[in-house]
Amino acid sequence: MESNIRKHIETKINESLTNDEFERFFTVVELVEVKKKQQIVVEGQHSKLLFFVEKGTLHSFVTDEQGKTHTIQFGFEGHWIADLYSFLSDRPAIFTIEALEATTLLAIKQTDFERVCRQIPKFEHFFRILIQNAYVNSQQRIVKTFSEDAGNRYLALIKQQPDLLQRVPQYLIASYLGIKPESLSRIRKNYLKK
Amino acid sequence: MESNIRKHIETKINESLTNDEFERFFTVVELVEVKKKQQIVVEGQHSKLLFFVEKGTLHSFVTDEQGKTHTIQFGFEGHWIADLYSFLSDRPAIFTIEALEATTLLAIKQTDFERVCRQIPKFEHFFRILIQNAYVNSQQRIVKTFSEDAGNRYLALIKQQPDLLQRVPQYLIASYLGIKPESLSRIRKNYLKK
DNA sequence: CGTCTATTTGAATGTACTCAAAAGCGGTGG
DNA sequence: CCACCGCTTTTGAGTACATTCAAATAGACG
Repeated sequence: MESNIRKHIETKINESLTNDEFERFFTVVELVEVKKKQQIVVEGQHSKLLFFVEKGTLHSFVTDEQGKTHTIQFGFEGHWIADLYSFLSDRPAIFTIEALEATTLLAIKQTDFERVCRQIPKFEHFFRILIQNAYVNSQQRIVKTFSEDAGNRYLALIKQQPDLLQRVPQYLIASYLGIKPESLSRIRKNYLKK
Repeated sequence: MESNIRKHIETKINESLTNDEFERFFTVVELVEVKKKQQIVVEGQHSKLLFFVEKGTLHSFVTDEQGKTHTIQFGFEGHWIADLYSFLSDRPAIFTIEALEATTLLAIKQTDFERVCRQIPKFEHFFRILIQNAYVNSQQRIVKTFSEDAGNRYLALIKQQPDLLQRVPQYLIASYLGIKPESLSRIRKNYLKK
């Protein structure tokens, strides 16, 4: 089985891995196959796994006191996904991660990842970039939420990721944008008029 | 001049530093004094400094296309503040950091920080926890923005930080909550009735 | 085909916004 | 010490955007 994870890491850190470096990393990686609707992380339960999406789609979300769910992020091929809070601390996960279709993942245990980071500085570096990007994106999302109305946020989103609508149901996109499915439907209707 | 930065780091990593470890770190730290309204990081300009707030108050914000500013975070005594994006990458800062009053900071250059991290694993660990917490808080803020109305977000904020109103102007709190000053004023008026 | 789920549409409601003006507050200089 | 100025906060009236609740339509899958 051939993975494209090596290229992904090399692209992120902007340098190549030696075969030895990659092998040492790859031996601690485990292949995981999940079906649609299966949950790989469950809010409230500990999760010491970091996932790389080989193929398929997932989403992470929280459920609020009124039982409404809020999408935190989508995970597509070539993305990393985890509850980093639980992964990095020793606390229960703060959100749930669920497959939207049959999905193939590579899973890395936190202890193995720590070891690899210590042994191979490039992985430490890689991990920093991973969190850094996630953090910056998260801050940008807050700013966009405050500075743009839902219509503009939607346009920006499909501009940045035009295939999103083909890949995830519309009501999840609404949830990601922080609005109701009905509102997104109306936004799209108005948008088509122009 | 005595700093409380040592205690802060030890608390975060939940173990003590040896005198040697702390000394090695403290020698690369520089004391910075800024006046009210002075900017220590400017959006669009590179910034390779990480700041620890000894005394005083700052806020970080972005200015959108319509010229409106959006508060990203406040920095009080014992907080760390920086444009981590610019600090960790080699790109211009994505926001501005400005003192709200006369403020005393400790500044660490990125290169020194890297070196200290490499030499003293506890600092690497500390830094990870720092970003991790920032990232998790950022995600939680998104979820709260989507799941709670402005009134509840305000109540949660002053419950968590009751002295906030005494420390920063109300219009900045409004900006942090993602609403207009007029709206926060009305929210507070309604709140007093109950 | 029928069932289940997702999306669209409608009408009424609510929350926050805009624009405008008034009131409050704090600091400075006469 | 008080009057004035600039900035923050409050208040008012009208508006915009998104929500709620309900129902109709469309799509997907067995």
